[in-house]
Amino acid sequence: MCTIYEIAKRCGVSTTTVSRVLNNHPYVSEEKRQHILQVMKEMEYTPSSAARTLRSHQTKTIAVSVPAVDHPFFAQLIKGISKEALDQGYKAIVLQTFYQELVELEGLQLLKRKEVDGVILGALENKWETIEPFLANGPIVMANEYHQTADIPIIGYDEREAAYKAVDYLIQSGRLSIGFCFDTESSEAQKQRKQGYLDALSDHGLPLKEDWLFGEAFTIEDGFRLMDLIHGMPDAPDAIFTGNDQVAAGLIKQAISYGYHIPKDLAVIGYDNQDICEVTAPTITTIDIPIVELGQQSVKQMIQLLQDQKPLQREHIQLPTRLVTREST
Amino acid sequence: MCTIYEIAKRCGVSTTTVSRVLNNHPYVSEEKRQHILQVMKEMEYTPSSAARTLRSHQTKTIAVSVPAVDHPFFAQLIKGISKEALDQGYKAIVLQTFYQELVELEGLQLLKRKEVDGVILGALENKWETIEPFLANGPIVMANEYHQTADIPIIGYDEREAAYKAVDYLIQSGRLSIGFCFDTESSEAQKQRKQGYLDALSDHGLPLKEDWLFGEAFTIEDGFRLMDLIHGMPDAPDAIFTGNDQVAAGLIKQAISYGYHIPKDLAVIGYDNQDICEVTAPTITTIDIPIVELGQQSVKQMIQLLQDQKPLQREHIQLPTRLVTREST
DNA sequence: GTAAATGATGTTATCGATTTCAGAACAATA
DNA sequence: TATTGTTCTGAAATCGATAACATCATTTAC
Repeated sequence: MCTIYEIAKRCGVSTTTVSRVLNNHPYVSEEKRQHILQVMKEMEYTPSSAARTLRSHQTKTIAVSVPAVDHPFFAQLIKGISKEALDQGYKAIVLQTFYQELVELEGLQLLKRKEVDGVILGALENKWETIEPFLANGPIVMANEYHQTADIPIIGYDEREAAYKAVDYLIQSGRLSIGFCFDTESSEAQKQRKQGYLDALSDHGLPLKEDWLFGEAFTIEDGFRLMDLIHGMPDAPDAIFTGNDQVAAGLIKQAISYGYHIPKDLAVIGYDNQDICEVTAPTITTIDIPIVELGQQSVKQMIQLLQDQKPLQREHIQLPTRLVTREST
Repeated sequence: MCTIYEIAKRCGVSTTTVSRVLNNHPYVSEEKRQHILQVMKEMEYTPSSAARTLRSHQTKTIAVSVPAVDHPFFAQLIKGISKEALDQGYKAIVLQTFYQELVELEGLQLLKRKEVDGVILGALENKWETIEPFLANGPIVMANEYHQTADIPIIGYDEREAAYKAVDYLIQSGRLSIGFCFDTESSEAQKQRKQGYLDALSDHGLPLKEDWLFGEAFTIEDGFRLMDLIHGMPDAPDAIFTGNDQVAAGLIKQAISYGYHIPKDLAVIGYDNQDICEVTAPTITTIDIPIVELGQQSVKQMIQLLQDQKPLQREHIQLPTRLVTREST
């Protein structure tokens, strides 16, 4: 409620001296320091962050942009980011793009307005070329997304290898017709993942069938919808590698309602290793991703950039993934 | 990147005039207004929010405090809050308390430091008496929690009635021994919910059994744990009303692994109506809560307070809940 | 014993906007 | 013509902190 002036007046010193105490600068007599500290406590003085920001040009705030906060993957990502940020004395502002390019762009205005020190992109709605100019206003870090040339830290995992592992496993267990679900064509990460799928197929001499590629798969509902589609196909696949566990769960549920036996009639692999994998019947084989750690790493990178511990440059960090086999395969 | 001074200089006017244009004040000649607007666009001028905040004492930012962002309930709450806030030109800062009193208190410092205009509490870790003094620094709104006397807007739903509905339904379908899961004793909302459970029992002349009250139930894992417990009981209940869908899902999964038939051997009702209810086998009967709307309402209340459209006073808004019956009962 | 170094403190400008107040120009009214 | 009112504009103070610089007292060094 009160300002640095009041503390100064009450202590009979200048604001400079109070500021020095506040920032642990030397050259303040121990006697005065103690007195000032005492008065600050009595008055419940808390420095105004707006004033500090105006002088120092830093907000100690990081923005996180994600398509939807209630998608389990992004919820966990935010958990990691917000925890690590807080631990390091930063705050996290959450931006939901709802998968819309314009909203993402709008969020980046925060950088321009100097309301945040940096932005972590948990997804990429716009083309990187559209985002890039914002680098003039502050650092950007990409988490869970990928781009070939962007000169920023990119924290993710080897999508290609993860997908390869999953599809290879399906093939090893005797599946010959394998479908693939993804969310959007435009995402680089998804392209990598698809490449893993394709590589696994071709390494085993299996042909690609365009009909077995299913897009726009994000949620449980999408899983229902896709299963309806698959059920109606004359040459349905006998295994599906999905883009996330929600889709896998929906797929499985709907398949069972159609009388399928999982995994006999249809093997399903998820992605993310969410809690949901363990409560469905059958439980879901999936790829484990260290999501929380992904979020934390992103913040660490961001803070290093903010504190000039290293220059903004291309860097590609890949966290390890793991195939977790359960009953759906 | 550039300041109001540069715009002023380039246009040959004072900063006052530029500021007037910025804030749509009258008494600026159309000619100058257009010119200034033009130059602002050319220079990609964006006003510094720190400077504005310092002068105006408002941050256009709201803090949301929740125990964990990756719990589906809170993820959805944040979705609603963050969406509504953005729509109204506010930003949302996310604070995770991890169920710790101190972290919650730490978060409230944001109010003191004037980093946020107000705080929405999605849960309550501390006693209200501990929180109350912070009202001197800005408005607080409670969402999804309850307190008898707090003089602030409280947005929730009738926990007692919701629980009553669920338990009554179990009794109507012939269950006589009904267990109850809750998260923490300390929560007022949970107390109300428990009251609904008790009322339903006593209205039907059923006795309360202390053994059938299970605490610390938040997650799927907790569901597993509780089922282990129940399985070992000599007089196990034949129905359970859980505090959320995650616990219900865990409970059901574990019960089935023990060979139970659901709902014949054990009926289960969840709470929240999350997506997970539809992918388990059996699907889960639950209480539907308009969570996203809850978040939006909280923001609306908060903004009314911030814009002095009404005074900070006790107000209790209850959104409607609904029993959704599925296969687990 | 004087010069140089160092500790402690205050004065003042500054960050980038908003706002109060004063004043100029011009039109409308008495 | 004198007076009042309206529109437009800018100078300067302000929000609350920080930092460069100046000042003075006290040590230390030679």
